[in-house]
Order: sequence, then C-alpha cells, then structure tokens
Amino acid sequence: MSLKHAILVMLETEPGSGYDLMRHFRQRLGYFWNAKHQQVYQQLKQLAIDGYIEYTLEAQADKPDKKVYSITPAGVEELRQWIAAPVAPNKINDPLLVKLYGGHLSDRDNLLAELERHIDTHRRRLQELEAIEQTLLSFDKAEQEAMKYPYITLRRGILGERAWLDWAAEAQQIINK
Amino acid sequence: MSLKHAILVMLETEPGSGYDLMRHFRQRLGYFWNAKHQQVYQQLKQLAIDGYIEYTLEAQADKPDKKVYSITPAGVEELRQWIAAPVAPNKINDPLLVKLYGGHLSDRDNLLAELERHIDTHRRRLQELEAIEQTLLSFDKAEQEAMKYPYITLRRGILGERAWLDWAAEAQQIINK
DNA sequence: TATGAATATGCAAATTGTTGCATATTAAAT
DNA sequence: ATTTAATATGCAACAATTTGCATATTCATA
Repeated sequence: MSLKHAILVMLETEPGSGYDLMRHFRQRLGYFWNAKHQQVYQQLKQLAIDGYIEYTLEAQADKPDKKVYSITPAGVEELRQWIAAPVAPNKINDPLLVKLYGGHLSDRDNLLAELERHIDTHRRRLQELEAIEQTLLSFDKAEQEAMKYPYITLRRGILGERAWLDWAAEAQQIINK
Repeated sequence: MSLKHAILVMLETEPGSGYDLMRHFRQRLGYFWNAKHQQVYQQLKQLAIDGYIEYTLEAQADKPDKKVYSITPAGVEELRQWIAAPVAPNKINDPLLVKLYGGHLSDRDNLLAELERHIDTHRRRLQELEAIEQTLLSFDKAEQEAMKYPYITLRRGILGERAWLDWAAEAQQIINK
C-alpha cells in the first residue's frame, strides 16, 4: 500500500489539508497517483493516529474550516525507509485494452467513438503537463535543482501521454483499415 | 470491476482453465491486465454461478485434472454490452514515481540501483512483446485480420514499454547530473 | 432568489484485491 | 532418493478501494 506514502511524500514537500491533497492528485499527480477523497481522509486519520503526521485546525473567513496536516519526524523516517526499500513494478489493469481485445464483438463506430473520448482526455492531460513543465523551466537554476525529482516524474507523465497518443493514432488506422 | 470482463474476453477467444488464464495474464496480457490466481479462481466460480460461463472436468494423464471453462451465450451477451458501454480512463497508481518524487530523501546510488532493476524488467517485457509481434507478423493475411484487435493491444504494450525505457534513460541522466 | 460549483470533511456498507495457508500430481534435476 | 519446478485448485482472513449517503459554507450565475 503506497497511498500512505504518496500522502507522506506530498506533506513532506508542503503541509496541507485533505482537500489540498485531493487537488494535487487530480490536477498534478494524476499521471502517477489517484485516490478518492474518502480514502484520503481515512488515511490522514490513520496516519495521525500512527504519529506520522499531525494537524492544526484552521478557521477561514470565506471557506469552511480545514485541518492542515504536516509530517512529523517519525513520518519522514518512515518515508525515508520506504523509499530506500525496493518496490515491485507498477501493476497495470486497463479496461480500455480489454475492450479493444474483444473489439470484434462491437462495431467500428462504437470503438472509434470510445477511442476518441479517451484521446480527448489524454490530449488535455498532456497539455496540462506541458504547461506545468513550461512553468518549471522558467524557474532559476537553484529552484530547478530543488524540483529535480518531481521534474523526473513530470517527464514520465509527458512521455507517457505522448506515447499513449501515438498508439491511439495507430489504433485508429488499424481499426479503419 | 473488469477482471470479470477480462476473463470473459479471453474465454470468448478460446476455452481454458483458471491456470490457463493465469498463464495468459502473466505471459501475454501482463501489460494490460494483472491478477492473482486466487482472484481468478474466485471469479470463475462466480461467473459460473451467474451463468456467464460453464465448465467440464478434464482428466489428464500426466497432470492434475482441470476444469475447462467456456463462455455461454449469456456471457457473450454480457461482454458485448460491456464493450459497447463507455469506460473510464485507466487509473494509474505507480509507487516508483512516488519514490522518485521524494528522491531527495534517498541517495543517488540507491535510486539508480532501483531504476536499474525496473529497467531490466521492462526490457525483458519489451523483448517478449516484440517476439510475439514477430510471430503475429509471420501469419498470413486472414489470420492477421482475425488477430487485428489483439494486435492493437499488443502495440500498446510495445509502444508503452519503449516510452517507459526512453523515460528511464532520461531519468538516469537527470539523477546523475 | 434559487441553483449549481467549489470548498471542506466524514461514516458505513459493499466490493475488490492481497496474503497466508493448504493440497495433490508429475517431470526433471541433483 | 530427494528436492525443485510446473501444473492445478481452493478457503479464510485481512487490507484496500469504491459507492452511497450526509452535512455545511460561500461565491457566482441564471
């Protein structure tokens, strides 16, 4: 289970609320981590019980109150150890490919429409990631050095999305052929 | 839940046992579907109860007996409907990227060693997929046409692995820099 | 002035997936 | 002769994830 560590690694960068973390997952880290808000709030609760994080309540003038979590030294140590240990390669379960594998049971137009919907999503995603990259590249040397590791993961997102789109174009051609 | 449909789509191509399906997942479809044997056997049981598949017991001279499952008309219909309905884009949770995101908490050698391990896995995977592709390309026109949709998913595997390796090479450079 | 979107958090139930344990046969290797 | 690998299936407990429900505020829009 690494939702726990995904949360810790984000809080290690910067304290934040469950809602902040969710925004991060949705808007920035979606290409490598996804979770529902219920799961995030549950984990935050548990991580606080385990002493890996702690929180302060913050009243806000214009918005509902929020719990701002930050990582504890015990949390940093836990994270450090997890990062040092080997991890199994990422498990992939992709329903779209299951569908395409059985494409002969559907009709061409349906498959192409479905593919088109997915292409839209991935195109938007790629644009977002490239925009983030442009921002990072506008930073000065010191800031870029500080963002080195997140940048590596961002590149994975970008190369991954481009490869996905290249494949989708191939897939369209084969289906139409 | 699409493990159910991943199993149905395989049985629609060809009847097989739980063990056969597992071999498929491990050796051929690992780039788009993964499952443990316990889960596969459970699902097979449930799918049989639901009437989507049925089985015959086959005694084998040299090996333990096996249950050979095949899809029923109800199963094909269920699969057809599932394929026709839109599906949400694939959810990605990649622990390796979580690790790299927090790379500043580890040391360079550890990160590079970890990356090397993953590169080995992906390289092997790519070679296997390219070998399968060569086999498919040696088939005659009619057979290739019949394998059109599985071939599209195979291409996803190949392009995906190549992109992964390209990224890994970039990552090594950035870490070493 | 209602309606929806964004912010903010959470419980409970159900489903899905993993881990640990268990068994039995045959072929090949040591 | 014994061990290991491959074949073949399964239960039970536990962990992780999803779905459904629930609440409350503020801002912008219709």
